[in-house]
Parts: sequence; structure tokens; C-alpha cells
Amino acid sequence: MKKHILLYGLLGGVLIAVLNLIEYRFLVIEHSAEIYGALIGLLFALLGIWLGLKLTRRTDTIIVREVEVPVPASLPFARNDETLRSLGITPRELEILEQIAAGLSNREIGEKLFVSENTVKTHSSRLFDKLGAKRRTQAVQLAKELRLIP
Amino acid sequence: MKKHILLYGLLGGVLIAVLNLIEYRFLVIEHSAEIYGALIGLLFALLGIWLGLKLTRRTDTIIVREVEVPVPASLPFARNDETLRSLGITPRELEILEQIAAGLSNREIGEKLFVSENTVKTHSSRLFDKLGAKRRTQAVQLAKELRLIP
DNA sequence: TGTGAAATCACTCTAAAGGATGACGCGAAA
DNA sequence: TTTCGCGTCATCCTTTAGAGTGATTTCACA
Repeated sequence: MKKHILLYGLLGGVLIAVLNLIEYRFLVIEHSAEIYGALIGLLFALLGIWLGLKLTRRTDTIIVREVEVPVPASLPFARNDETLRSLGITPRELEILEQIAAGLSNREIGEKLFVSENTVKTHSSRLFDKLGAKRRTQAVQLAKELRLIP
Repeated sequence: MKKHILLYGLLGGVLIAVLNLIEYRFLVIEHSAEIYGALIGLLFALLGIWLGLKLTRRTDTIIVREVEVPVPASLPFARNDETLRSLGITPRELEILEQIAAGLSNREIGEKLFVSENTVKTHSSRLFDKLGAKRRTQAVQLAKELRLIP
């Protein structure tokens, strides 16, 4: 990470030096000064932008970490249909619940299930009501406790 | 992110213009040109370094490869401290994460931890950044996958 | 002694979520 | 055939989340 900054500083320094040299020549042969100034600005701006792009782009370090996951000795998850029915949660609502738990926004859920965002809102509102939740995070938490979702 | 680049371009443009104006004066009164060049370089270099610092934050994409390891499962939950450290998640941020997972709102978390809602927001913002999450539900989901929370 | 990480808080905006209500089509059951 | 549950969609409105920025304090470490 810090290498980038150091690298930039170095390049900047070198550029300054080089440009200073060039400047001498330009001045000696009495060249157009404004063009020169613009060029300097452009060069440094380009350098900065290039750097910015370098850092912004998906040049991210990809860390592959192997996590030891205990093989599902605990059952692969059995949905609690009793509770599901007793709460009167419909299949569609359950579907929305699962998507919410997956961390999707209402819009994303709508796109995924081919319905409007409004519909998703309606479903989730009714869902929260049935679950007694005030927020989607709470709904997820409750649903997990009730074993409605894994 | 892209805002930074745009901002940089804009500032660069403005600087070029300003510098060109200054250049005129400098040339008119026949001033030392190398000082001027160094100044330009310095300004742009500073801009670039500032940009670099802004962008140098962790953007690592963490890929978790799950390896099935037969373990007598149902262990009381062991926090993945490796990941925790590699992501640079602070103890306080983890605390907020747990509360978010519990389904609390920012306000409720603030009251529970005796800090302002604004503070909770700051923590959660940084947390989402480190986790690469866009929403709190997604943060919870990712954190569970990464075994940062039960 | 100053440098940096961490925690705290504020303020402004935009985006997303959520509540309330009404409406419509469709298929199953009364 | 009418009723009712379900899924669909909308509109208005309020609340909550989240992004971005800047500032202060504390504490450890060099």
C-alpha cells in the first residue's frame, strides 16, 4: 500500500527534476511559456490520474484464505414448517425473507424475482408484521431463531 | 471512488489555469523560473499524494474458499481472528457488528453502548467498508460467512 | 515529542427502508 | 357465483441508513 505513495513521491521528484531541466532549455530558446506551464500541469495531472486509476481499479490484492469449515455434522437445516404456518407466512414472503437474509436490497430482490420494488416492500412489510420485527435485520435474526431460514 | 478522480481532474484543471496566470506575472517580472517549476511540481505532487492517501485504504477482495474438514461440529463458535485482523476490524467495530446482527437500529445500538447514534454510524460505515458490504444485512451475512460472528 | 491508530461526535445530503392505504387479477373454496 | 387468500403494484409520507467530511481526544509506540 504505502509503496504506491513512495513510488508516487519518487516519480514526482524525478519529474520535477526532469521538467526543471527541460524548463531551462525552453527558457533558453525563449519558447512559449504558457504552453509549457500547461504541459507541466497536464503531465502531473495525468500522473495523478494514472495513479488514481491504478489504485481505484480492481488492482486489489486478492487474498485467498482457506477456512476450515466443520462439515455439517449438525443437520443440513430443517425448516420449521409448524411455525411457518402458525405465523401465516406465505411462500412468497418466505422467498423474500431469504433474499433479505442474503443481504440484498429491496430493489435487488425485485430484480431477482422479477417483481417491482413496491411489491417487495409490501411483502416485507407483511413479513415484518407477522414476525413482529421492526427492521429487516431483526426479521432475519428472528427467522433464524425460529429456524425458518438456515 | 470515482468522485475522487473527477475531483482530481477538476482541481488539476483549476490549478493549471491558476498557475498559468501566476506564470505570466513571474515571467513579466522576470522571476526565477526553476522555483516556479518546482512549485508546480510540488503542488501537483501534493495533490497526487493526497489522492493516493485517500485511495490507499483497504480495498482488498477477500475470497473465502471453504474447505470441508470433518470436525465433530457444533463447537461453541470460534471467532476467526485471522480474518478479523487481516481486515483491520477494531474491537469496537466488531461490537457494533454484533449489535447490528442482533437486529438493533443504530439508535438502539448507541443507547446500548452509551455512545451517540453518529458514532455508531461512523463505526458501521467503516465496518461496511472493511467488509465490502453495502448494507447492514449484507454485512451480517458476510460476517457470518467469515465466521466473525456466530 | 510527535506520530498514528482508535474512538468519539457533529453536520449535511442522498438513498433506502418502512408504514399506511387502496386497488386489481386470479384461482380455490364456500 | 361470490368470497377470500395471495400476489401484484402504486402513491404518499416518515424514518432510518449510509456517504462524505472534518474535528477532537486518548493512548501507545517510536
